Amino acid sequence: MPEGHTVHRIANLFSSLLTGSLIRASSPQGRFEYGASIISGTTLNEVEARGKQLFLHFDADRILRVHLGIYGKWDVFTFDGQYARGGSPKTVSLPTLGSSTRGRTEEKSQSTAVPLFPPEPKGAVRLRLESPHVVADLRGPTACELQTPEQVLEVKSRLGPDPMVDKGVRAEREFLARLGSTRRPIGAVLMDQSVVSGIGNVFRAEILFRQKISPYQAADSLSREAASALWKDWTKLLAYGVKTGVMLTRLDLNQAQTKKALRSPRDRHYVYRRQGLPCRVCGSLISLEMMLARKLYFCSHCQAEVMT
DNA sequence: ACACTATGAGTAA
DNA sequence: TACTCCTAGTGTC
Repeated sequence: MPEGHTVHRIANLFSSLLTGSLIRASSPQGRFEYGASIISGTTLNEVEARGKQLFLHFDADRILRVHLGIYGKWDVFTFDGQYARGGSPKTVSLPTLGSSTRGRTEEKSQSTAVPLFPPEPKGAVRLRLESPHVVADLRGPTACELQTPEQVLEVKSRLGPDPMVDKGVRAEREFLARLGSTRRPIGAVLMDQSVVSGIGNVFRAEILFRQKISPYQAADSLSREAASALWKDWTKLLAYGVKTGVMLTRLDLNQAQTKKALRSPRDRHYVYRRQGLPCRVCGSLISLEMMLARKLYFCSHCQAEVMT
């Protein structure tokens, strides 16, 4: 699920659950053993999300950079289940033996004396972070590495604005400037993290549909108003995603339909993964083409290219 | 058992 | 443009 909203949610969750704690780190899978040993036993001071990048600041300027890539994932388990409700990402409560079985979400009841918390790592867990009541398992990341503050600055310097971090008109102006300085198609430019941080394949398709912009439109041919609306729409969608954990991008739903869409992925989008199906606005069939080796979904009728 | 897919991005050519 | 890396779920034989 990793587009920008996911990373901010993880950062928020870690901030409330793990910052200020002494962390035990390990690599059950074995591929990050050395790195884990460096941060294990130190305090997590700050968690920072920027676009799809996550930075965990430990003592002594040790910074863990994590990028989930296409299928990386964090699984978070809490001891008391306090965070199991309310849509926290993948949070599960696991009772210990002898406590009530109510609320049990994993593990069948056991008659052995094995504690159910912390849970056994399942599959290829690259990194496990633990405090006494919290376990966070990382699997399949594109990047999981320790960095110096200088290296972190270098990474950040290559990132475009993130509306959750860079508030106000300066960030928008930055975005407008970067759009105006490239003739590449807007569908490619929105995926470029040095132009704007956090947009991925789902948000790219959906934002362009919502704004009625052809993905093939040259970025520098967009009007200032259109570009500004694009930024504001991304800001809005991102904030909603961070709040709910769901990429719900439709504007045409009433309250009951929204509730349904929150549960069923197929109802959440205008164009993403809807190739060959009728456009929800005009009824013509949704197109699927490849752009930069990624699947690009759009409605060629609603999103007609404007010649300039 | 094997093939294919996915919300990403770096590198080589 | 193609290949590479990372994991797990789904679909097909």
